Amino acid sequence: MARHLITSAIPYINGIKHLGNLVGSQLPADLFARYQRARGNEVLFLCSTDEHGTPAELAAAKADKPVADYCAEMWAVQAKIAEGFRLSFDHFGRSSSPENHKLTQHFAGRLDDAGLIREVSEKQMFSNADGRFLPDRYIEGTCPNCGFEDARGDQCDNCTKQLDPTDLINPRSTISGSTDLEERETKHLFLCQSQMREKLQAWIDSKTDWPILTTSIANKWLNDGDGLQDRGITRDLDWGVPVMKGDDVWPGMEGKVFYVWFDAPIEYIACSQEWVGAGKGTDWERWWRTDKGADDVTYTQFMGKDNVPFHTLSFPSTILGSGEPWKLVDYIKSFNYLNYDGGQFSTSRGRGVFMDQALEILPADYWRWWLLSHAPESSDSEFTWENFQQSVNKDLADVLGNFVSRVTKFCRSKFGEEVPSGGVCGENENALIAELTTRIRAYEDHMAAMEVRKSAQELRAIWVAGNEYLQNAAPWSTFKEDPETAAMQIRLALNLIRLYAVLSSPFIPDAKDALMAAMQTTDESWPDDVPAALEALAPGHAFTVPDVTFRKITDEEREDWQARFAGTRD
RNA sequence: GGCGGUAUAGCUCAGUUGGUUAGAGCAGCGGAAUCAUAAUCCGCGUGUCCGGGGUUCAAGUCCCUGUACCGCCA
Repeated sequence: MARHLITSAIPYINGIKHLGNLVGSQLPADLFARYQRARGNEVLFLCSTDEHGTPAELAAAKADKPVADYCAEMWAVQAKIAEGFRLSFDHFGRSSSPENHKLTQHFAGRLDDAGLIREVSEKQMFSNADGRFLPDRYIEGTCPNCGFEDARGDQCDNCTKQLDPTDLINPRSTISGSTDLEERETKHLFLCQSQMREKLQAWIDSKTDWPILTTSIANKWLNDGDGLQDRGITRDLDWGVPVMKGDDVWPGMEGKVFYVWFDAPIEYIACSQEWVGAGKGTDWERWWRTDKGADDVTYTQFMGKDNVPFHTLSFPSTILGSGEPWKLVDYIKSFNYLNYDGGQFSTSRGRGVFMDQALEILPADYWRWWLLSHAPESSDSEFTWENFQQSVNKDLADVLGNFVSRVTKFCRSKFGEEVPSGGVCGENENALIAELTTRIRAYEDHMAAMEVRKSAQELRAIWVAGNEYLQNAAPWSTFKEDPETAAMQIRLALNLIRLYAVLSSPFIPDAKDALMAAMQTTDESWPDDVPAALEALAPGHAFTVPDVTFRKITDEEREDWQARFAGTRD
């Protein structure tokens, strides 16, 4: 039995994520986790919220709540929505957990011992009114280049010139609006990634089977300009992991916290400790420590392309630099962006469909199927309501749902609500079994390779094969002359329903439950042997005719949603 | 500005290391069937593979260049 450690990029805490975020990491990770479990492999699937940093502080301030309370509330909201989408995390943790604090401080100490941390003194803008240092993008002022009045401290949105906050004319804090800013000296810790460059390059070069998107982004950072740069891993903030060297104070770093991107990936590990702490597991080290049983673990990470540099370079620097036998990632599956109706999904502008809204209008399976079958793997892809309606109606309602309906209802009317007996298989049946065997093996290969779209395509073809078979076998005609043969045909078709439920479960888990319940079986065994799998429901086995498995999306609904989600969210 | 990605049928997308007449699903058209959520099945695709150059016996596939869209710039 293979062992799979699977993590999804951890979503930021300050709000509800949109469908683009979902399809870029959590959803495909869930697909893979569910598939590996269905194959009988041991899986630990982890995700958390990413809670530290300025945006969380600001969101909390806007909500007029202490940041810790705000994060706790938002964690609960995100956890509930994740459940709504049937994301099957073994644990949904929090980067603000005590476990992550301790582990982050531990890694920092190890990196310092290894000579991979250096102190850098730099000047940064301090806002007297806000009583804090301001990150570049929280300072605005007039662009010295084009005169644009709302240029950000890092770049002018008007002329696109890159700026330093000190360049701005009449700089002001975007938090308070105050212009009472001054430059102050502050000390920060930098992770010496540049020292790790060759090691990282060799590691990336060895990953010849990774998506091009992943390796090309990594190589860009490794080789662009002067090569991989050292990176500040501390900030002058209150909300975060206090800078400590292991369990000891770090002289000169009092009152500072680690940068969110330093502690966030470490949460992958800490999450497994939280998992144990929550009583869901007993041993996290056998997943993470190659000296303690994790040497046979396959570790796969899922993320959007914006997260790739941190997972290919920063986090591996932390892991490798620690000098300890931590499990390093084996495969990084990265995704492009999903666009929304001709533009981008945007959290900050509230554009697109957000996870909570999606669940308000349709069950999770609809979204799961469309998003996964259109996952932006090779390039950015596009969500339109017309496409969504057409795909979902055709694939789920017409091809799969109607198959279930026609088979169960026909059986009920001719043989009653139990699997009929009699008849022997012939040419049609053998051809179907041959086709299914070929297709199921292809489906397995695509799923194992995390080829999401191709998997969906193959699964759909498997559903279509059932309709083709029915059309060829035509039990409604056979029944008139030869009820025995019709019984055999319909027995096979009823077994196809169970087979489809099992095969489809990674994509549409609720439908799987509904179909298994209708077939009155709990046999979810994978069809390693297709002929045997098609005899799982024996003659005499009782079943019920399920309610409509997937209702269709009407034109009125589509138009309604199109209008409702055309603007931006408050 | 720098860097990266993308550009293939009306739509959403496949096209492996360059190799015969460029494919799938949807939509559209025609037919069959009537068990079913008017659901299914079969048949039908000449599309300057973004433009222009080049390498090659051979390029959607490699190189150069132009254009458009998108993203990133910690």
